[in-house]
Amino acid sequence: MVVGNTLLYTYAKCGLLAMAQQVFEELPFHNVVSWNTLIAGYAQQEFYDEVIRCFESMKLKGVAPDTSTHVWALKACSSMGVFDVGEKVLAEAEERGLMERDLVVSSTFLVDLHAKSGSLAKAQQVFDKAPVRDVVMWNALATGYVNQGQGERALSCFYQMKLEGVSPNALTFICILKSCGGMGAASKGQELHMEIDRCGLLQSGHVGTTLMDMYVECGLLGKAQQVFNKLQCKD
RNA sequence: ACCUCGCUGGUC
Repeated sequence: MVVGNTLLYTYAKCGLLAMAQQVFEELPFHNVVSWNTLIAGYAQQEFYDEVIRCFESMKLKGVAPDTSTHVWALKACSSMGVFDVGEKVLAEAEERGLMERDLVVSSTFLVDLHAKSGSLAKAQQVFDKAPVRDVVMWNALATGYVNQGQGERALSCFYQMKLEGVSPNALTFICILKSCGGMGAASKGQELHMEIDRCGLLQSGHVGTTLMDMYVECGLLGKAQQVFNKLQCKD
């Protein structure tokens, strides 16, 4: 069983899904892990309809999905924009008591889901109910506000999270910089720039390009050029 | 025991 799952994992990880599928079919038994591995493989290649298909068929086979499975399935639903299916998957997760067991992960997921479907009030509601809020959850909420053009609210998230003692990470800066760009808030953007330097995050992820973009949108091309010169990898 | 899963920019 374990050997089979490991082989399955190896193929899925490399994106060799046809091989993974074949190994899967040859396994005498399928447990949650086998299914999750296959599903993760499909999800990473963005074959979301396959994810949903697997999710349904594992249940038919009598294997109970766990939190990972639900998160993958929910992600697939939100990426494809089938929120009605998502609601059902969610209801099942609740029935199984998974939401309570992995509260932070599932709440963040919900915040994100609601934010992406445009209901920020719902996102905010889930957020407010969560007993623990980590940086990822703050990011999910702030990103939601930015994408709806509510840059001011995103900024207040940023200040609020710091008040609560949560340190921003690279993703936080990307999100907040984007809101500054959208609002043309050059001075705020420069404050962020200093903070990024202080945290040594300029080279991390897409922080540098987002920072440049912010300066460009604010009309500060010289500043953008300076950032560009400091970037180690330019693409 | 094996899967560890939630937030990620620019490119018109």
